Amino acid sequence: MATPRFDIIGQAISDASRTRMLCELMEGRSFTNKELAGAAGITPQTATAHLRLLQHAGLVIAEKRGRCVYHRLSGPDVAQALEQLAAIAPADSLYRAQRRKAGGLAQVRSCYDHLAGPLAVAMTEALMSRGHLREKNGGFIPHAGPVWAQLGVDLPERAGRAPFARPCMDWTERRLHIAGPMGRQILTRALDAGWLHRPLHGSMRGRGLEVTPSGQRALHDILGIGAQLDQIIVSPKREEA
Amino acid sequence: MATPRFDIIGQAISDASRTRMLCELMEGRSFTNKELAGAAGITPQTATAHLRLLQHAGLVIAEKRGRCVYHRLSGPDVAQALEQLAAIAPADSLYRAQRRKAGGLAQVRSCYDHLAGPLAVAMTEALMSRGHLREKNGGFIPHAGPVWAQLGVDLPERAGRAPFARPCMDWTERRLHIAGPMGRQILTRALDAGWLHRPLHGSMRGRGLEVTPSGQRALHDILGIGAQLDQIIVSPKREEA
DNA sequence: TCAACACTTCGCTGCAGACCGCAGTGTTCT
DNA sequence: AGAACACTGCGGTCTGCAGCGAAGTGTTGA
Repeated sequence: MATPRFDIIGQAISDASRTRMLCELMEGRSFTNKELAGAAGITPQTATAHLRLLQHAGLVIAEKRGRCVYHRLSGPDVAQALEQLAAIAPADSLYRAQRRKAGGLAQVRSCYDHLAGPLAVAMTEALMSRGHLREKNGGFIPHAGPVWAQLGVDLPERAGRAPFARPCMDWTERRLHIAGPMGRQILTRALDAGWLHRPLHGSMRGRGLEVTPSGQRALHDILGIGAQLDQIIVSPKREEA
Repeated sequence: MATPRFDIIGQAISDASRTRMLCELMEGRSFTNKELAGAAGITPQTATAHLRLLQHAGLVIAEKRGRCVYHRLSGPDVAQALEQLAAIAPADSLYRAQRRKAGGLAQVRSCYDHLAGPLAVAMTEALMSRGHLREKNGGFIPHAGPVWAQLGVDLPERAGRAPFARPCMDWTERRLHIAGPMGRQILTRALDAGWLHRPLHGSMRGRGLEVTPSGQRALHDILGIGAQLDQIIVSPKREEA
């Protein structure tokens, strides 16, 4: 008694099916019961039970709209805690490399409300190497300049209590990328400007993002990312049954 | 497949007994099998199984010394991730208030390698209100001054990549306190100077810390913490069966 | 009004694992 | 050498729960 109840949340994320659901939800969008059931490879009635559990643990929120029920993560703090957790290497860190090779996780993807994966890391490091961004005491500090407007970022006049550009550890790269309001603004711009889009057509569900030709140009012009992109965009056509 | 294995770590922390063990270990010290079994209210052979599981998940490390086996958290990142997790309010946030009332968790305690609980929060906020410390972009930035030497803190000449004073969310207070190297140095000073000590004599196991009279003087002289201390030190004599 | 659909509830089976008693191994101290 | 001690391994019981099929409720559209 009288201890923090890790176990409630732990129990909620202790199941592989629920983990798969949470991974879908980490994108930040809402999903229906059926979609999540499909993603986890289980029947809707089993998914219902899982989702009720996740809801009771405070990790997800359900919203009824017509005959559909949309589920989403209950907040950014949940996504952040899960990222943090995923960054801990479980005994054999082989699994990380395997996953990347398998291509099961998109190279370019969104993480709750910001961009993640190798592209996000490359962008962050380009910004730092070009002097637009500096890391200090565990926070990112931007230097005013025209890049930010190009990236759709509206710099605040003075730093508030809430971090504007929060460093976020990517658990495949184990390197930092930008989260927080700045991360959200960059993702918004990238989608609005057509630099990235969600491929809803191809493989079953549209996990991950694609860089469009105009996106490649923009990234090259603004951040000088060219060679890295080639490595990132090698589309993993290999689909294991 | 091909998803981050939350479930491995989740499964590791999904049990109430393991949660209790982890809470002990969050102090940052090493504990034997028997001690942890006692803390969790289970027999040593059951504890063995639990600890092997935690070890396999990469959360704890075992070290054999003589006929004893000492277990400890495998690193600060584990402690940080667990804190992050505990800060998520699980549905009914009543449980947090209850726990504080019950006094099951010490008001003054260490969290892995730094000070936590109401005292740590009060110290942090005193430092900020007195202008010694500033929060910016999710990091703490210290202003040079004599306070730091008094607190045993050796300020680095220039900020490195690793944050010197990392903000850490206290999950009982839901307010920030100081972790990272600075937090470690402050705790070290507090113990070395006899401001705090671990009461090994009293209730079964010495969870938590006690503020000594000299510690009260020091906190008053250096940070002006007086009234807050009275609220913090109301020793919870109530021991429920 | 009826069919199609999304989701939930219920009842059931099967498996994982938490827990302990008992016995065994290795270490320390007398 | 022998006793005390810390821990581990094994077998057993019992609870919890993931999973599905079948049936039920509420919503949408023809």
